[in-house]
Amino acid sequence: MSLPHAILTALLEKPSSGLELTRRFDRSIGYFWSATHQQIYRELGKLEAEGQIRALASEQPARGQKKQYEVLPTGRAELARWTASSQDPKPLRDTMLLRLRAAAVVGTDGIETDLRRHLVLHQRQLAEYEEIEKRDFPPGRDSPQDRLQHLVLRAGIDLETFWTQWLTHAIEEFAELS
Amino acid sequence: MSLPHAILTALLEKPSSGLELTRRFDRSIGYFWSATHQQIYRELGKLEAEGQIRALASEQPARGQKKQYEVLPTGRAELARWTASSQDPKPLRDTMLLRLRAAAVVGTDGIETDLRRHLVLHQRQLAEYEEIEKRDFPPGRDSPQDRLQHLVLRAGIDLETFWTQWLTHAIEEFAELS
DNA sequence: ACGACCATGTAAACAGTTACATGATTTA
DNA sequence: TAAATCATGTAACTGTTTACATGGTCGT
Repeated sequence: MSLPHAILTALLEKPSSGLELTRRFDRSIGYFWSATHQQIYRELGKLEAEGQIRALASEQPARGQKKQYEVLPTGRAELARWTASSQDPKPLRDTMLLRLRAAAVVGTDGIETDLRRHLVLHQRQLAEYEEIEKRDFPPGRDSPQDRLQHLVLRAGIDLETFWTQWLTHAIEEFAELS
Repeated sequence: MSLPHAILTALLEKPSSGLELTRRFDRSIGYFWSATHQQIYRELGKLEAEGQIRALASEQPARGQKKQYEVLPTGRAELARWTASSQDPKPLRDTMLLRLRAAAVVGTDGIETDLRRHLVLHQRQLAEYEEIEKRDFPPGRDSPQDRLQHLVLRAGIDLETFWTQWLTHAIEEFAELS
């Protein structure tokens, strides 16, 4: 039940059409809650039917026409309720860790290549986050909004840092094993 | 497509019945790939139909009777293939980060309580992992199997360490904001 | 023999992914 | 005017979660 709330947040930050939302999910929001355009259109339809958002006037809803959506008071209230509600952390689900555990039983052939590939991907993501930090959070600016958003970005940076370190360590272990 | 492989791994480590598997998923495997008993029974049925596992003889398959499953050569081969195959890391999906981003727009009321609650849960999980490390990986033992499994446990420990640190930092920020 | 729990399962709802369809606008 | 791509959508499939059902075993 998080996709509608991700969309409400994005629309409150800035009213958008379906495609604009899709683009923004590819960039910022998607860094911790990804969604495809199909999911987004479906959810926009539901949210509109429920009266949480509405299409801005002046646009005819023909196919291939942009529709801009904005959040209604009901939607904002629902988002506030959800944000403040108590929710349990989801247990971790990670395929690479599962594969390593499997490798302990069926052998490590072939997995080292993918560890190296993942390392490169995580290093790339880390570099991207650090670029964003330099660009959007220069020292000095610290409105409450800035600090909250910076906190979220820090989580992304620290997570990618963890993965690069762990993968580096894992690859070293493999070098010693063989 | 990871649940069947998680089950194959668990069954290779030790042939088990559905309920035993469920218990083991609650403990070790579930730390990075959780599953409910419904998922497990359904998947066991599929894997048996595909000839990747079989019920050990000497058990009549009546309702309420334990059925022990073991992995067949086909299943082991499939697991080895999957383990070695190239797979992209799944993008992060984290509700707490999403909620913080929403809080930047609709206000932070109520979320701090849940940050503190999550901190306690992550500290508890971290303590559990460190207990397991002390018990199962004393210094000295280092067969290839041990090293791989220890590597996986290290990932769990480092991830929980990250969360406790990040949450602590987040709570400090909130203290300064208000 | 009754209640608690063990063990296996079914059904339905919900969420996410992949593949495809269709009209509108831009550009060569 | 044809091709590319923009923008919105549908359909089918896969995977996950939640709620419920059913028979067996064990302790009192």
